Amino acid sequence: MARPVNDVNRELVQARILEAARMVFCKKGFIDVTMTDLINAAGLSRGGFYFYYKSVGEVFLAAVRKHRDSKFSEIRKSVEDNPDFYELMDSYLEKQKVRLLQNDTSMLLALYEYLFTNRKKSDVQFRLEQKNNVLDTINTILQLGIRQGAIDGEGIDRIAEHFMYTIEGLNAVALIGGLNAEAIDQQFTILKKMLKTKKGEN
Amino acid sequence: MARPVNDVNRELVQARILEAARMVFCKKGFIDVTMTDLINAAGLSRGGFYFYYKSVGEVFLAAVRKHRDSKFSEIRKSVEDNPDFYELMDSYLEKQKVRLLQNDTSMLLALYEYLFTNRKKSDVQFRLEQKNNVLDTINTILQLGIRQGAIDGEGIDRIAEHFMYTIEGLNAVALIGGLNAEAIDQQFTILKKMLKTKKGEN
Amino acid sequence: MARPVNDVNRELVQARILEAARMVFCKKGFIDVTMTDLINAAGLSRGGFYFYYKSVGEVFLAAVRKHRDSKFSEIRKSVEDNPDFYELMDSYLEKQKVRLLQNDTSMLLALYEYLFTNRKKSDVQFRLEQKNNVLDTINTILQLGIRQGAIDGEGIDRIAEHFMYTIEGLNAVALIGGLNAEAIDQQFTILKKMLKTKKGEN
Amino acid sequence: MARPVNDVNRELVQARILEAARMVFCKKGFIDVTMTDLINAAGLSRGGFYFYYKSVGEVFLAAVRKHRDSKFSEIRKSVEDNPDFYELMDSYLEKQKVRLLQNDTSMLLALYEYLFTNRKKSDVQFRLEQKNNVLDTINTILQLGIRQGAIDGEGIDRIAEHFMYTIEGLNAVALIGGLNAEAIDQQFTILKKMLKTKKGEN
DNA sequence: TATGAATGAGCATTCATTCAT
DNA sequence: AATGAATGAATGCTCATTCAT
Repeated sequence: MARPVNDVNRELVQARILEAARMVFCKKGFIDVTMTDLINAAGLSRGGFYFYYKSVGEVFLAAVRKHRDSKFSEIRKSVEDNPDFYELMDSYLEKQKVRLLQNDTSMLLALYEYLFTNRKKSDVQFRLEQKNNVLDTINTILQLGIRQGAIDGEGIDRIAEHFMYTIEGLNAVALIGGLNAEAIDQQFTILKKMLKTKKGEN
Repeated sequence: MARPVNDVNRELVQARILEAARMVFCKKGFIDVTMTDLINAAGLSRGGFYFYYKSVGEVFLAAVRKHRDSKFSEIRKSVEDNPDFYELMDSYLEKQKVRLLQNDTSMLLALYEYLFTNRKKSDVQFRLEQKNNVLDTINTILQLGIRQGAIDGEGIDRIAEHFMYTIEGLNAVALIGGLNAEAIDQQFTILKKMLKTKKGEN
Repeated sequence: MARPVNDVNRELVQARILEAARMVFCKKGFIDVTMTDLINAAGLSRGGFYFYYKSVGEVFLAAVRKHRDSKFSEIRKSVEDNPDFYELMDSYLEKQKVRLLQNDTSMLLALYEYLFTNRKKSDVQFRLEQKNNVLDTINTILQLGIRQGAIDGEGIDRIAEHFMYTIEGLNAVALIGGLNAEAIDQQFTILKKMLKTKKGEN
Repeated sequence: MARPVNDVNRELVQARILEAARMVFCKKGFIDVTMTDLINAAGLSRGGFYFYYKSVGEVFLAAVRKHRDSKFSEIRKSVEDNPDFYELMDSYLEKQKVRLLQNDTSMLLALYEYLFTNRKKSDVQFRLEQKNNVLDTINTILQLGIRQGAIDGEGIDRIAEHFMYTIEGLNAVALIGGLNAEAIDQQFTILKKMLKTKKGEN
C-alpha cells in the first residue's frame, strides 16, 4: 500500500528534477554543467538531490532517455497509419530541419558533448542506442516506401546509413554554427533524389 | 636590434610547446587537458609557459592551425600536377578512411570537443575555417575532375557540400565508436556513384 | 499496561541491532563505521534506527558492554569450581593467544579505536571498566593460585598489573601487525616464570 | 646554483608546516585532524599547502619521522660514552615516565590512532619502524649492561621484547587515562628486578 | 625571460540528523 | 513505532592564474 505511493512520489520528484535539468543542459551543454547547477535548478538541497541522482552523467542519461524517443517515435507511430511515403518523408525531414535550426531548446549540443567526453567509459550501450535511434527511424520510413512500391528496396540499408551519416554531419555543422535553412534543403533534396533515382532505374 | 632575435627564439620555443601539446591533445582530447599537462609536456616552468600561451584553448588553436593544412594541403598541392581525377579521389578517400579508423594519433576527438565546448566564445572564425578546410579540399578535387571532363560540373557545389556532410557524419560516428572499414567503404562508394551518375546523365 | 510489553519489544529489537552492529564493528573497526552501515546491517529504516540509538558511539558502547564479559567471565565462573591453578592459567593465556592472533572476528581494533578517539568525551567510566575488566580477571585467577598455595601472595597486585600491561602491549602490537604465535608464547613464559620464581623464593 | 636555494626554501616551509602540524596532532590526535586544520595552522592557502603535502597522513608521517628519533636517539648516542648501565637505564625509564605522564605535548595519541587506522594500507614499513624503534633502543641499553658485566646476556632478546611490550602496555593505558606515577614506578621496578634476578642466578 | 611558490574560488561527495507522514 | 525523504555543514581536492625573485 505505502510502497506504490512512495514510488510514485519518487518518480514525481525525479520528473521534476529531469525537467529542470533538461533546461540546464539545453542552455549549457553537458561539460559545463555542475552538480550545483542541477541542484539549484531542481530547487532541492545538496543531500536531497544526491538521494535521487549521484552524478551529472546519471542525470543526463535519465533526461535523454526520458525524452529521446518523443520526436522520433512520433514518426514511427505515424507509419502504422500507412501514410503516403513522400509526405511522411517530407514531414520527417522538415522536423529534422526545424531541430537543426533551433539550437537553444534542443539537447543536441549536450548530447554530442556527452557522447564524445564519455566515449571511453561504460557508455557503449547508450551510444549505440543513440546511433541506432536515428538509423531505425530512417529504416522504418524507407521500409514504408518499399511496401508502397514508391522506392526500390535494393541496397536500401546502405542508403539508410547514408541518410544517417548525412544527418549526423548536419548535426555537427549545426553545432559548429555554419548551417542555414537553404543548405539543409539542398542536402535533403540530394537525399531524396537518391531514392527517386533508384526508382527510376527499375 | 634584439627584437628579431627574440622573436625567432619565441617561435622556436612555441614550436616546441605545440609539438608537445599535440601529443597531449591526441592522447587526452581537449577537455581533460589541463595547463599542468601542457606545462609538463613542454618541459617548461609554469611561469615560463604562461609567457607564451595564456590558456589551454590558446595552445590548442595554435597547435591545430599549425598542423591543420598538412594532410589536406598534400592533396591540394598534388592537384597542381594534374593527376588522374579518379586516382586522386581514391587517394583522398583512402586517407580519410585511415584517419577515421585510427583514433589515437589524430586530433579528431580534441577538435570536436573544442568545437562544441567553445562554441559560444569568439571562435566563430576558427570553426568556419575548420568547416571550410574540408569543403575547400573537396572542391579542389572536384574541380580537377571537371577540368578533366571526368565529371559534370552542374550542381557541383551542393555535391561538394554533401561530401563534406557525409564525412562529418562519419567523423561523429567514428568518435562515438560504431564505425568500421566496411561501413566507410560503402559510404564512399555511394559518394563516388553520385559523381558517376552525374556523368552518365550527360 | 502497555509499557512492559513495549520495553520487551524494545530490548528485542535492540538485541537484534547490537548483534548486527557487532559484525560491522568486527569488520570495519570503529572509525570507519557510519550510521548508514549500522542501519543497513540492522535492516531497519533510518528513522526507526534512531528511535533506539542516537549515534555510532552509543551503539558501540551497548554492543561492547553486552558482550564484554562473555569470554572473561567464563574464566571467572570456572574459578568457582576450584580448578587447578596452573591449568586455569594456561587455559586463560591460551585464549588470549587465540584472540591476539585472530583479527577479524574480534572487536579489538574497534575497541582500541573507540578508546583513543573518544578519550576526551564522557567515556572515562567506560575506559576504566575496560581496563579493570582485564585486571579483575587476572586477579581472580592469581587469587585462586594463592588460595591453592601454588604461588606467593606477596606483591601480587603489582604482578597482576604487570600481566595486564604486558597483555595490553601485546594487544597493541597485534593490531599494529607484528605479532606471531612464538612471540606470544615467549612472553607468556616470562610471565609464568615470574610466578614460579616468587614461589621458589619461599 | 638556484636549485639548492629553492630546496632550502622548500625545506624551511616544510619545517614550518610540520612544526604547526605537530601542535595540531598533539592537541587533536590523528583522526579528528582535517586538511583545513593543518592549512590554518600553517598559515598557508589551500593550494599552497597542497603544493607541499597531499594528505593528512603524509603530513603526519613526515612530522613523526622528523621528530621520532630525537628522544630515543639521545639515549643511543649517550651509550657511546659508555656510561654506567644502571644510571643509563634509570635515565631512560625516567624519560619514558615523563613522556607517559604528559599527554598534551606528545604525539602518542595521534601515533596510536594512525597506527590503528592505517593498519591495512601500505604503512607496514612505518609500523615496523615504529615498533623496532623502541625495541632497538632497549636492546642498545641492555647490550651496554652485558658488556659491562652488569647483567646476564642469556635470553636477553626476549627480555628486551618484554620491556617493549610492557612499555607499549603502559602507553595504551596512559592514553586510556588510568595511569599515574606510582603505577609506572612499580612496573619499572619489576622490569629492573628481572635483570637483577637474571644476574643473581649466575 | 624564466622560475615555481602561492592563491583562492570552485567542485564532488559524504553523512549525521531531523521531521512530516 | 516506523518510514525514508530532505537538510546542509563539512571535507578533500583541483586548477587557472598571479607575482616576487
